[in-house]
Amino acid sequence: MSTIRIHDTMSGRDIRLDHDKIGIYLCGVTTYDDTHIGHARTIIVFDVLRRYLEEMGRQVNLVQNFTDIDDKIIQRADAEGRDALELSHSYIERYHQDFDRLNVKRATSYPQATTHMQEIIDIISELVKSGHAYVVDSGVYYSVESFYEYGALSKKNIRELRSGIRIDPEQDKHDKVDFALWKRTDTKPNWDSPWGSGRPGWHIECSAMSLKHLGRTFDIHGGGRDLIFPHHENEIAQSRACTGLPLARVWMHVGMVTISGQKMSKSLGNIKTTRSILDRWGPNALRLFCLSGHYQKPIDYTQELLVESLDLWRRLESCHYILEQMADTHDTIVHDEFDAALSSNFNTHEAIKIMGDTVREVGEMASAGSLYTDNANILYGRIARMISIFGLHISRPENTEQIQHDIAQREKYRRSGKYKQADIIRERLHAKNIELLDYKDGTVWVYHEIMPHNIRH
RNA sequence: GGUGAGGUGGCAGAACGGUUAUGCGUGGGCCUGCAAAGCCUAUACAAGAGGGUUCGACUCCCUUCCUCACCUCCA
Repeated sequence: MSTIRIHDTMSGRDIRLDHDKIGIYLCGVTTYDDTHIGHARTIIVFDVLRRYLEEMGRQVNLVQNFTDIDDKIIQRADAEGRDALELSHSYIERYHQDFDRLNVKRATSYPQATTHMQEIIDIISELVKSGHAYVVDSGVYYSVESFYEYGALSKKNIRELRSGIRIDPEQDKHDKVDFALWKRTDTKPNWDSPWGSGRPGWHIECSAMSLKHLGRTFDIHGGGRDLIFPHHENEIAQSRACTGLPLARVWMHVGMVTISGQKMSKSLGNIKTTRSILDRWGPNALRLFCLSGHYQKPIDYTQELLVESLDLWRRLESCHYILEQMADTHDTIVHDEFDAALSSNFNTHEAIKIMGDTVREVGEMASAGSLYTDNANILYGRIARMISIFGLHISRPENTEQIQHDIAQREKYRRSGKYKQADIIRERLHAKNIELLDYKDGTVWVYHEIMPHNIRH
């Protein structure tokens, strides 16, 4: 029960992870723009995985990087007349605003390329020394040919890669499949190095930072599917050439978020930012949306799926408040089926279904009047734990005593047939996002999350 | 062209060698002072096509068609 199996892209098998301490390196974002729902999905998947592992008593070291120096950042900064590092750090700021709103737990650490220059230079030196990298005028390159396992992750072979490559005129690298470790440049931002001033290539920061923060081999290396090649393939080449050890026990890749079946991209203009979705649908519906499909498969972004996710969230809120008011203990309780779903290659789709079954069970009992303290205690404990693992957040009203008082007042009016007055109270509460559920033997109140644009659907 | 994933009922989308997925939608009903919310019930040739293995396949094997992703910007 406490073992979890995760599908490993490298071996194509599900691998058991039963260490007490779990090290995870998650490839985060390049900070040259706001994040979109695709980033959000990957990060939410790992946030829930982390919460689940911690719930099982594992100690999780989640390291998520920010690529804060990159050609795209520089281009963007030039276009806006801003300093590149100022720009990238302002987007890190915005990243945290968005993901705090999304109730994503802060990672254990968020290393950045620009604060790991020494480590990056050290690892490049190591690669040059061992003959896996070479120095030319334009910088330092990794010799793909020198690494016999190149292509193992993405199932590619070097010859085919070579034949597919476009001509890049200004490259003086030996082999067109080679990739940059250090790009020599005199324009800022740049850093000093044994090979002249310049900037690191995209992949090397992750090798340097994962080595520093997680050691030579760690449990899970993750990111979006689109990082398999070249990013993760190159990381493996760099790290293995240095340490001689496997980089990660499990390579875990999250499927893309598509729009009308196609990947989001700037050129198609179909980007949905995390922020805009958050503004419209709130954090909880967005989280449920991102968890609604199996993490390995694509999810198609549609209005309907968001509506479904929001509906489920509304039912969960009601369920939670019904149980909370019926139960007299509020401890969390394990629901075995739920854990079995998550342990089996992190099947959040199945886990949500099981949560939905529990919500229905509560509705059934509430309708039938068969919900008593003892079963409410158990169901409350289960729901509360599921909500917590999914990282959902139940909103709270300001003054519950006032609500109780209003309900009692309304009850008096109802008993004496003064329905108009009773309805006024109900309306007044409704305006404060409080919904009243009338059951045979009493009224339960539910506080609903206020949507930024306050749409129920 | 190469590699990988997949093609399931009106739509979305799982598991599984033999038993109702589930959700949304749609029809009817119950509860209620009325609502809301919820519940009940009904509804779907379900498996891209063609072979094969098997007592039995959506699930395994082969063939074929189609979709998507990646092939140095990518979460």
